[in-house]
Amino acid sequence: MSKKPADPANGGAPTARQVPMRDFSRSLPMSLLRAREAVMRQFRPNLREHGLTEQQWRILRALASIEAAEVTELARTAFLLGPSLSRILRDLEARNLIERKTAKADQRRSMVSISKEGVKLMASVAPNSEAIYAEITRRFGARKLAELQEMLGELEQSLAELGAGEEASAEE
Amino acid sequence: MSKKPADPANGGAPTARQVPMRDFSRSLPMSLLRAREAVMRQFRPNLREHGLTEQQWRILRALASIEAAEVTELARTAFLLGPSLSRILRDLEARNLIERKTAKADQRRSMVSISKEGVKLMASVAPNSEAIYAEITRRFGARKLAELQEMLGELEQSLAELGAGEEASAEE
DNA sequence: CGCATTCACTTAACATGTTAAGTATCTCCG
DNA sequence: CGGAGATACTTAACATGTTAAGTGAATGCG
Repeated sequence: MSKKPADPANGGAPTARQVPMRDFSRSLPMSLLRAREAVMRQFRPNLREHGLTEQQWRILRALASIEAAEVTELARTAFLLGPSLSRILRDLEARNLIERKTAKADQRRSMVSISKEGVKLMASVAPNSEAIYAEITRRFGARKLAELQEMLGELEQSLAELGAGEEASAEE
Repeated sequence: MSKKPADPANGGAPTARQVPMRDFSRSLPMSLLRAREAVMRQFRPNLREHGLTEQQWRILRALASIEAAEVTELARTAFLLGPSLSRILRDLEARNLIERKTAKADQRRSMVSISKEGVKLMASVAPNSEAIYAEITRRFGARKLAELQEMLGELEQSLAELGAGEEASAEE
């Protein structure tokens, strides 16, 4: 019952375990984070060569497929929070990659659309991006990839109903 | 061949598809991002109540299980980039949650370890965190969860060999 | 109509992600 | 021994994540 568990008699690899928890590296959040990083690592160089970040690219892709959208809708589609989107749209507009105009019926809303320049830029990025995606699919296997996406969707569903946390305790 | 594709004769639901790409919302990066967000949404409130961010919590957990580590090793374990870790360690040290001392053999390295206060804080966060994880496991299914983690690991493996991008073009 | 609410964003403030530089050490070879 | 190169971090700079507050415009109701 010594107070210093760092006793060398313990062995080579030190293992403290001062608080009981499941193995850190095998937690679901970490698995998801590492997997996503492994995937994005493949795409970032290509985007970077065209002066785009991952999020900017998400916005352009979203816009290219829906023609025009309100900011809130775009946030949902590109899976970005309002404040992030607000900043990015400001920058993309300054670079003339998107266009914005307030809706006539409701002055609060603004309709965002991709510009011709934006389309041109996308066209120069998309082929390489598609090629990378194809390579990933080839390596991992198309079948398995589909299965994985299916499971990820189910996971999302399982937790969607659980709401935004709080299970029976905190009420601020 | 009109120059304005926003022709109303197009129909109600606008679908531009100005650049050919696979469906945005079904891309692997998006699936992984959404799944991870769904999971983290469950944990954040609990961490927040204790004044911890997700990354700070990762560091404490990593330290609690390995007793002491160099910064680089810790970065690998907690899956954080050096600069992020550097900042966070500075803050955690100021809050007396961790301790740091330069290694005697190599002045460049510094050994980081969790403090008693850090252990105490972890002990107050861990139970709730474990309960949330258990609930997630229950909802999604322990079997499926294991399968998912297995696939995520395989995906990571598949791409690890692919290195950090570059396939036959850019060489800066 | 008048005004409290709600809505759709935008700003602000702080923390991290990401890449490039900077600093102090340490290694190693000549 | 001495200086070039490698190491282990740390800083810097810019972009996004995250929560809270602010702003202007619609809505609803008495």
